[in-house]
Amino acid sequence: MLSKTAEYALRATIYIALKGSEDDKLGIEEIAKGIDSPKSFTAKILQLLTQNNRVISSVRGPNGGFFLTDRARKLPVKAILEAVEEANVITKCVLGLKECSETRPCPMHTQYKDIKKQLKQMFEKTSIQQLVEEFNKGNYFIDNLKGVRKPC
Amino acid sequence: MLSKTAEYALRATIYIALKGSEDDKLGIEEIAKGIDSPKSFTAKILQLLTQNNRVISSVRGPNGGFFLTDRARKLPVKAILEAVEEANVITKCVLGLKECSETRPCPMHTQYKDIKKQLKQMFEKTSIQQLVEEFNKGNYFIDNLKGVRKPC
DNA sequence: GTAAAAAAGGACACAAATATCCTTTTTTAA
DNA sequence: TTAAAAAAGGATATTTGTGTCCTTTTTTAC
Ligand code: FES
Ligand code: FES
Repeated sequence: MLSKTAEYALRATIYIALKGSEDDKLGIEEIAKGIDSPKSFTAKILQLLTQNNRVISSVRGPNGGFFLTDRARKLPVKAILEAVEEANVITKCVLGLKECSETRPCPMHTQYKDIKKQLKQMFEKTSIQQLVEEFNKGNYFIDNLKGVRKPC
Repeated sequence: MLSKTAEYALRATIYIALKGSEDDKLGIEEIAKGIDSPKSFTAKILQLLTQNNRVISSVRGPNGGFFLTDRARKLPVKAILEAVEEANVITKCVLGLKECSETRPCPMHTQYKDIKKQLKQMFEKTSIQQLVEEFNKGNYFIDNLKGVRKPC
C-alpha cells in the first residue's frame, strides 16, 4: 500500500505530535527508537517533512529537535503523504492505468472507486491532531515492541 | 498501492481471460500490446502465474500460448496477487507495523480497518470471470491507448 | 525427422528504494 | 568565545524492482 518512506513519515510525525511540543522537542535518536525505524533513513525523511516547515518544524543546536506547531497539528494526514510524494495512492487506478476515470474505467473501477473514495476521505478528513487524540484514548501503538506494554 | 508487477499481472490475466480460450491461445506479443506493458518483463510475470498452472495455463510451440481454464476463471482476483506475492496488501497495517490487530492497533487502525475489510472482500469475492463479464458490458478498458476507441 | 514457433529460463542492465556514514552548519550554554 | 549538541546535507552502499536480451526446451506441422 505505502512505501517504507511513507510509513516512517506517518509514524514519525504522529510520534512527534504525540510526545513533543515546541518546548520539548524530540531528537532523531528518540524518534527512531520510538517508532522503531532506521535512524539515518528516518532523518532523511524528516528533512522532507521539514522543507518549508510544511509539516514538521525543527531547530538545530542544543535543546533543538523536531516538533509540530499548532497549525501543523491541524493538517490532514494527506499532507504527510504529499511531503513524501505518495499522495497519489488516493487517485491511482488499481490496475495501473495512466488515468482513473468514469469515462475510461478499468474492469475493477466500479468496485474499487468506493474504496478509493474512502481512502481519500480518511487521508483528507483526518487531522494529525485527531490521531493524537485517538492514541491518547489509550491502548494504541506506534512501534513494534514485543512483550508487556509499559504504562505511560 | 500495488507494484508494477502486480498491476501487469492483473491486467495480463484479465486480458487473457477476455480475449483467449483453450482453442485460441494468446502469445506474449499480443498480450503485452493488449495491456501495453513491456513484453519481456510481462513474460517473466506470466511465468509466475503459470507455475503449477495456478492461474494461467500455457502451451509451448506452434499454436501455443497462454489461456485460462474454466477452473481458473472462477478463481478470486486474490489468487493473482498471491502468485506475485502481493496479497499482503489486504492484511498489512497501514502504518507498517509488523502486525495489524485489534489487540495492538495503530492510531489509524480504527479508521483503516473497514477500508481494509472492503479491499479484502473485493479481492477475495471477485472472480476473474466476474471481471470479464464486467468488461463485456462494454466501455471498459485494460490499456492506455489514446484517441478514439475502436469497437471490438 | 526437420524446421519453425512459442514459452521457459538464465544472465545481465538499469533505476529506484532503502539504508548508512561522515562532514558541515547552526545554535545554545557555559 | 568556545565547546558541545543537534539537525542539515552530501556521498555512497546495498537491496529490490523493473526491464531487456539471448539461449534452451518443447511442441507442432510439414
Ligand atoms: S480506472 Fe482503474 S480504478 Fe478507476
Ligand atoms: S494496526 Fe495499523 S492498520 Fe491495523
